[in-house]
Amino acid sequence: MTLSNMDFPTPSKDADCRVVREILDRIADKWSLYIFVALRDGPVRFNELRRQIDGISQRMLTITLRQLERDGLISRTLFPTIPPRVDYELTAVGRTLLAPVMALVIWADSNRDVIEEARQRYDAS
Amino acid sequence: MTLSNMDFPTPSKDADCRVVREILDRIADKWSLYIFVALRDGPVRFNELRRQIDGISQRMLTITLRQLERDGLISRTLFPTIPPRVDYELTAVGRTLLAPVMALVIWADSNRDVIEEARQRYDAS
DNA sequence: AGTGTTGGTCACAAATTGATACCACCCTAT
DNA sequence: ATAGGGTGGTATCAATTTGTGACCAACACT
Repeated sequence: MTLSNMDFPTPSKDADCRVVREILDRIADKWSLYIFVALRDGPVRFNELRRQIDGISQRMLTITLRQLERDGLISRTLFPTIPPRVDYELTAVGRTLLAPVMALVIWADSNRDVIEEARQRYDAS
Repeated sequence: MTLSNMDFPTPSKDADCRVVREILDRIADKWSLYIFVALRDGPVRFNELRRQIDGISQRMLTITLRQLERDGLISRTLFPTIPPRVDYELTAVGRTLLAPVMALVIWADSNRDVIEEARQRYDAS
């Protein structure tokens, strides 16, 4: 009970907490992070995203992009050419999320050796 | 091709890239983030974690804690009392990850209204 | 005429996660 | 004495999520 009211910053209401959870679950899902990284330098088309994000299926790319669009973090622009062209781009709000996301990516990159060693130690014992 | 070599910071080798992906996948999975937040003020026992992290199953808590322990981000201390007591705590490395993680949490908290509105706009159209 | 590109959707299979039961051990209240 | 609860798990099976491959229309290139 001592910490249950302090789990998250200013959880004045349960509803707020639930929304924060929903947002974090979206950011921290399997693919959103990589979409953010791929979009950090400007608009990218659908199939270019698919090529950049290794292992993502067309299905999950579509679904994840739709969810991020719904949250107002990325925008979708359809150019009705033949063949069609669809650009995805970070919105102003989305760009403010880029700093924390890149901080995570940079942390992961800086600590890969440390973590690799920890894994080998754990697996050896 | 222009960006494929710059997807992540200093991706000097494919192997490095793969490790960074593995680390990010661990951090950004469904529960790790919340375990980090719960452990930010010091050691917490297993069942206290379970109570703090709403919705997590005992199974996923065990599995996620093991993975984080394997990566050297948290430590597990067993006190052989009756009933047994197991403390989980962030390691020194784990604590360095706390800053980027909390930046994400704070971002999510600060932007919940903006995102809620974006969702309503999207769902209405 | 065949092959490839675009950005999707759909149905089904595979992988991941959740729910429930169970375990040994003790403490407390009845 | 016995029923119920807490400790930190594991095992099994169901439910949910994700991946796989096929298919689409409209064109360009060969």
